[in-house]
Amino acid sequence: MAKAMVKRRGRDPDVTRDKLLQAAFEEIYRRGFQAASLDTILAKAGVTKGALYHHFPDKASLGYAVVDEVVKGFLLERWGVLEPPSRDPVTTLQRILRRRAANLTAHEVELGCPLNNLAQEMSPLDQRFRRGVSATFDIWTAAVAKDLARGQAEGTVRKNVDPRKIAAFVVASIEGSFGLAKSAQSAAMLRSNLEVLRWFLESLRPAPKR
Amino acid sequence: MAKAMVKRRGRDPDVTRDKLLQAAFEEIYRRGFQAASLDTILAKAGVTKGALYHHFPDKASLGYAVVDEVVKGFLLERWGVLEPPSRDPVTTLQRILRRRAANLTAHEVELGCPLNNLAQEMSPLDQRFRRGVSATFDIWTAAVAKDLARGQAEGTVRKNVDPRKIAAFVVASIEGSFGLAKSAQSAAMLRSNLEVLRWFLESLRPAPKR
DNA sequence: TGCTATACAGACCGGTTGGTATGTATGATA
DNA sequence: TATCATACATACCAACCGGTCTGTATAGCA
Repeated sequence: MAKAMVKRRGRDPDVTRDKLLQAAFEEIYRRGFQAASLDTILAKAGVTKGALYHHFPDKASLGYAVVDEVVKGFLLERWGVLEPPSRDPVTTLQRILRRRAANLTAHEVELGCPLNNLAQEMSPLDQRFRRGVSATFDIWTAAVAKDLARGQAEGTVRKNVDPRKIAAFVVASIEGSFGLAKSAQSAAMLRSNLEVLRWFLESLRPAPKR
Repeated sequence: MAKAMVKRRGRDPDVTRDKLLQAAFEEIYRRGFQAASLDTILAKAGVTKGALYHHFPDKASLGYAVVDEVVKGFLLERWGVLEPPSRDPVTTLQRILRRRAANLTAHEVELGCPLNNLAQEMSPLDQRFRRGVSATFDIWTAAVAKDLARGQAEGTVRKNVDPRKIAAFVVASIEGSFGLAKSAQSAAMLRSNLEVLRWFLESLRPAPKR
């Protein structure tokens, strides 16, 4: 309550921290973590090295915070993990894929998925990075698997498939689609791949009774 | 012919070049291109900077050569792009996937697909890198698409699908599966994803006549 | 109104980077 | 055998890297 009234100018540590996280996210998103320059991040954030090393012990910790506090939310929000599902899971997933395909920006076709970028770059190099990234993927996958399992219980998803395996494959296909499209710099390819994935999802519906 | 008889020791430029390419490949595979240190590559190759800059004008050119002369062949050979297909394409693809799943090494689960690594890291940063990587993906995708089209002509693949779209999705799914497994450090997840992909391929067979 | 912890600013540092310049041993050719 | 391009080896460099250190303005508290 006392916090909301405060009107310090350029002296709020939370604001400074957020500016650092946001600037670091953008720089890491484009160049990767290792190639991300602290000086560039500081310039973009409009603060100095003193501020950075006041809030974070080192560069790696800044990266971990970017994963946990920026990329994670970014991803889960974009893929509808946070919103409660309606209807049957197949239709819900298809709708999310369609919405994402329709809302693609040139920026994200060029740069791909920030979580996947970090996964590929840092997984073999830094255990803590890997764990943070992997945990986020797990949340996403588990949410999809849970939906599919619910669909099986409600009779909207065929029962001879493993929800967790299907969910992992769906997430992998999405990330792979973004990755290939990023390499080809082609939004059309990305849309096409997501369309095939929607078609695959269709095959998860129960076989029509005969 | 004259070449085969030569027995210079440590003075064959082709051998030196190959050692540089191989050492660069390993270092780039693990650390990424940007973080790959020339000094480390030189130490691993057992040559000095003079040799490197005699064969390549700069670090980037070494990277391009690694893509064209090492990674490309590595990938196409591993995924059966070079060998002529037998039987129907669905069975052929399933067999390749099964073989790859059976022959996974801890090394490649840890480090993922070298081509995909470079794609994700370098695509937004270097056009020439992107083109080289993308061209290799295209060769792979085109080969799969051609097989599927042939299957359609021979009646082993259902005709209401676009071979190129399916092929792109298959490649994307494979790369995504490797990427997720790399993040999770889980060969089991990779095998599971490839298994789901094999199941997806099954749905490409023509519907049984009624 | 002093006092102290917080929240920075900015100069500075050793190490590493990709790249260059120079020197030299080798092998083919004339 | 003399010549000369090739194929390196090695010393060296400026730029940049992440990180540290010291100084200082501010804000809450006694």
